[in-house]
Amino acid sequence: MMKTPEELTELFRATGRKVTAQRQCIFRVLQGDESHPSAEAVHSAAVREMETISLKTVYQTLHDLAELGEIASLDLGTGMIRFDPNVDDPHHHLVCRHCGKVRDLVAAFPDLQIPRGADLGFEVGSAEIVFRGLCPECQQSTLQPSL
Amino acid sequence: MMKTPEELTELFRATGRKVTAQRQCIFRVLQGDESHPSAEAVHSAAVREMETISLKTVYQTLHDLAELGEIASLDLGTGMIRFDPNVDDPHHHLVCRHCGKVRDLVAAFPDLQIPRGADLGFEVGSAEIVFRGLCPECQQSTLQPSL
DNA sequence: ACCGTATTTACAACAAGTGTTGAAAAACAA
DNA sequence: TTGTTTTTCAACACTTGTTGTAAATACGGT
Repeated sequence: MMKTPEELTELFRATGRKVTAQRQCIFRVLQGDESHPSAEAVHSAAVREMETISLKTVYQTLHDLAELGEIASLDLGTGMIRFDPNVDDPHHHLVCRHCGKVRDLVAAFPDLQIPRGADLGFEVGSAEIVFRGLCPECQQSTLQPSL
Repeated sequence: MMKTPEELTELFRATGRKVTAQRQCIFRVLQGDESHPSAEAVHSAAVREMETISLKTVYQTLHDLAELGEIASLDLGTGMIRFDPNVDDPHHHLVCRHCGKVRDLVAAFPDLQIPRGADLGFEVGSAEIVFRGLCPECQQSTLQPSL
């Protein structure tokens, strides 16, 4: 899981960043969010506690957090960048091709070595696996042939 | 590889689509392109043969081709959708995190089974692996610390 | 060649995200 | 505390990739 708002506050101060009410609000919103929210979604949640916070501020803070390695920013092909507070244990993602829902898949795939010579000279740093399919809810709703 | 322009022409007619000079131009441009071009890149290449072709037409035709399964559209986190004429043999992708270059990695990863019970109820249809790293050229250019 | 319909085109709208700027707030020093 | 400096906030305009609209044009079956 992610650091607490208090720990993040300290981390921001320790790295020379200012701690503002807006940022702390974002810390709280992110805390325990498993839904891989978009910047827009984080903003909506933040507005509920702090009506005047701007979307730009949310973007800035999310970028700061990503830079510090406290959250991951993911482009999973759903049209917007999603943010994942879970950076502690390595995992991959399940993406619903119908509603765009994202879930963590905490499993290691040790056999992900690129066959010798097939890397075309790339210096490969990371591998992300995206499993696409239908989430339980969308399996329901796509049962009806009337869709 | 991809179907020839002639085969695509037939396929378009067979599926009730009209065959226009613009579309055939796009067919030719796509033919043998391994660079995973963006719509913009396809347009640029098409303009070289046909100055007046519009970007919108390129998008439309690429969508048609994707709908027919003749090309794949990929969102690999490079900021734009990339199109891949290679749909015949299953493969994954190497993405340069510096210049955005994309290369096919034709290799099967048979051990990509999700551990029993870890699928969270998803009905998983496909898995895409994106390997991120530096392409040979960008390894060169990032050697200089002056960058 | 004709005509109905799909297609192309220019143009504008759109969405996600970024640069700019005056105003406000934090940090720092005394 | 007060004043001073520096950073950040938030409204706005802008950029980029992509899509919608509507008029003009081209396809292709007759």
